[in-house]
Amino acid sequence: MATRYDPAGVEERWQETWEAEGLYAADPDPTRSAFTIAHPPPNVTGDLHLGHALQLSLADTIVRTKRMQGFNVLFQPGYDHAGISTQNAVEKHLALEGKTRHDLGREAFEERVWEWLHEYGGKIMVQFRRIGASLDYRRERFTMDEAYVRAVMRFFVHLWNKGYIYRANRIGNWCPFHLTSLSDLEVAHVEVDDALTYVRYPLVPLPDERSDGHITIATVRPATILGDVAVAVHPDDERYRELVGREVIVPWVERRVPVIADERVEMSFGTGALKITPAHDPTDYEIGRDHGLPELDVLAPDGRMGAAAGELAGLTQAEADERILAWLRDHDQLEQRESYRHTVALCDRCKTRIEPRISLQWWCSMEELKRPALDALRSGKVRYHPESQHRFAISSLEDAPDWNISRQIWWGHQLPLYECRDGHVTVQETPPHACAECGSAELTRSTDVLDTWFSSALWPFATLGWPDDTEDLRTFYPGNMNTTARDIIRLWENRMIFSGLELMGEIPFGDVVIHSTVHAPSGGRMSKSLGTGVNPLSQIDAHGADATRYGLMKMASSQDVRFSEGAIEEGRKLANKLWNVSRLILQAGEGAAPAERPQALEEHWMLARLAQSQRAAEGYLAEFDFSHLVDELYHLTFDDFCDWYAEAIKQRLYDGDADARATATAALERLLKLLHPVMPHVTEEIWSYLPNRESRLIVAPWPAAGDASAADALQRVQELAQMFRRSGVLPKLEGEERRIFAAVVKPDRAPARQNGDAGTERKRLEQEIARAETQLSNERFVQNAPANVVEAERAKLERFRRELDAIDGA
RNA sequence: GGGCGGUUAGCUCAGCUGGUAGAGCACCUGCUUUACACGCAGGGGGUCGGGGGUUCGAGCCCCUCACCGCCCA
Repeated sequence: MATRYDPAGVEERWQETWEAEGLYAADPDPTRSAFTIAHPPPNVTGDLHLGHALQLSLADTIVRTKRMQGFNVLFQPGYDHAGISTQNAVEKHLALEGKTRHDLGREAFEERVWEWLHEYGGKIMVQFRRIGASLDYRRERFTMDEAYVRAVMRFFVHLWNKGYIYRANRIGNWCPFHLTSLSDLEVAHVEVDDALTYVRYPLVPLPDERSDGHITIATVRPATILGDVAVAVHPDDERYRELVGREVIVPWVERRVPVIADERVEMSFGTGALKITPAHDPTDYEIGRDHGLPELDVLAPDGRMGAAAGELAGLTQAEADERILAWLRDHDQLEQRESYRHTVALCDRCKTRIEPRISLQWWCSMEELKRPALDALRSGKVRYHPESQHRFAISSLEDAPDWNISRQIWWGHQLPLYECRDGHVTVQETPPHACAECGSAELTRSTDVLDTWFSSALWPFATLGWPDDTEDLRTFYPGNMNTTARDIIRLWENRMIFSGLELMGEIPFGDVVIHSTVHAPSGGRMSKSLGTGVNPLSQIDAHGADATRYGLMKMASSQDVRFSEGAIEEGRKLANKLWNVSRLILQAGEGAAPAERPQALEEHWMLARLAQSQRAAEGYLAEFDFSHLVDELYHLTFDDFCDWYAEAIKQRLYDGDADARATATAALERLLKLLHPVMPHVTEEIWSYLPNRESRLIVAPWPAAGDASAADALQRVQELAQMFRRSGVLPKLEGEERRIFAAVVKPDRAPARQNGDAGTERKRLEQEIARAETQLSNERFVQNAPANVVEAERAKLERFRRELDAIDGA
């Protein structure tokens, strides 16, 4: 064993060994309880990022603990086809050849995607292995697998037959590049510098009025003026109250539209008067629907001006803006322009500006679906952690709008929906030969594909063979826990819950762990394009997978945390410390077989501390409190195991004390077991050096907690050691305490006084005594404070007096 | 505009139902002590964002102000 622990090589060797020996594998086994985590499937084209690394670390820590505790553990891996993201990657690739997907046509394009995936996809599972995630890689699933596609089709048909799926024209996110509707998650918001244009809309004069009145509105999108169907003001706005009910003339198109009152208008924005363009703005759309206004779409799907824009048709919006601004100047209706900073929505993949656009889409009604899921959440059958996220999950589901499940892209699950010439719709899993209504054989399949989340909602059971009734399904469903980031709650977690209840009649998991978001060291969001991302693989290369896991868990505490390489370095030091104390025990102990035969005080104490720490660790795991878990293990190792226990027994190991040697090996075994779920590689490596190792640590039985009653047995020695180190005053100790003190503190070796001295220590103690006396002489404190607090204060006073006596007596 | 979270040592963060402010890193001092300098021991450093209140006692509870972040609109 080298004097330094070097994770390079060691970690990969164990990763390969564990997998090759089938220790990650899960198979149905009626004799053991199952424990299942269906890990969130990453994007098939993606690379490992810090969020994945964090999720894997948390889940794998739970999984490894459960495996040692004897559960039949399934940690399910796989990939998501990630519709638009994958399509975009391939389209970019095509663009290098000067082609678009339309040049290829749908079938050839899909072929191309598959080819591309064979070449570039699936890299991330290699990276998952690299962090030591003990997923059953044999069971890798893909949401585009034939079997999985069948599950998706079954789900759609099921919802259709229950009457939950319908078609409607509504406003939503639209990507003019990909020509599809998008979910909110596929949209990114960025701040941009724009211009706010103030435009006069002439009032249509009343019969007895001169014609010089107008209303000025402010807009960032002059081109959409063509789609205006009203001007709205707030009902409480004194400035415009008398104009409500009048009409104005929309510039350029010279259309007469009403002035309406609506509370959704912000009085403080611009002039307080808002032009209403229902086809191109979500708020306007709502207002328009409530006021029965027409929806005039003046844009084409590609974001250029559409047919309804007349002579401007075919122009870009920027070109149309210029034309309209010129017109407004000519007609003296351009009041002013000012710079304006605001957030706009971009397609997350291609960075094209999102258009709010009315389109005909397929929707899934949430009314019935969400009801059992809400019951499961409210009753705590499914519980989100931390508690605040549980409340958020409930309210998200309560407010969940109907789900837009259709996308106008080519890569994904094509809707099993067939239309005949007469417009009858036939829905079935496999292509029908004839229209179910009129028998026509001329059927056209919907060109839409399903929202990617529609298929991922089935992940916890479609990966186990559903809709078939499989042994896997009976064994591993329902699962136990799921872990993900906050923003995925509505898109994925809640959908898995209602889908599981709907199709399986049972929740997919009982616990959902929402982990913190790790921000860039600078405080902002991690982003590849901003260059603020931290690559977990380079952390693994620099510090090891164990250290990276440790560090990430240390950061997995509060809601949001800045990335700190120091936390990972701390993990690296812990690995090295563990390695070296193991060297001591193995070398000085000369390979003694482990057996708990505690004779000396420090041995009873150490075993009790291990038991106490184990209980604490089990508690933290049960609460999914990973940062306190790793903190506990760190201090157990450094402070108790190394600084006290190892120092105290060292000489007895050298002296060949058989009981000390056997007990030390046994204590080390316990420590390795507690640390293994967090730092699997270094612990397995050390384990392999222990005598008579016929089995692996990864499947070693988790120890029974044991008796923790002697966990405070060294308290007195530790206190006096601290006093000695500060004051140089040798405490009067007898027997075992004296021996331990001598072994750990080595008073004869170290210079008696390093910094502290008796004088300053006496002064400190006198101050403490004075403080405690003042506190205890305060009658209101003694009367009002709980008895145990007062008692503790008295005990402290006594201790300070004892220590002062010790110094004075020296 | 709505919701959530935050503001504690130079940095990154802990602080349970209110009971003398902690860790790791960084810094300073001393140690080649036969497991480890990725180490050991010690030390300096905080009016716990500002102000007010409740209490014998407030980092923790209440009110208020300021600033920061995230999600949604």
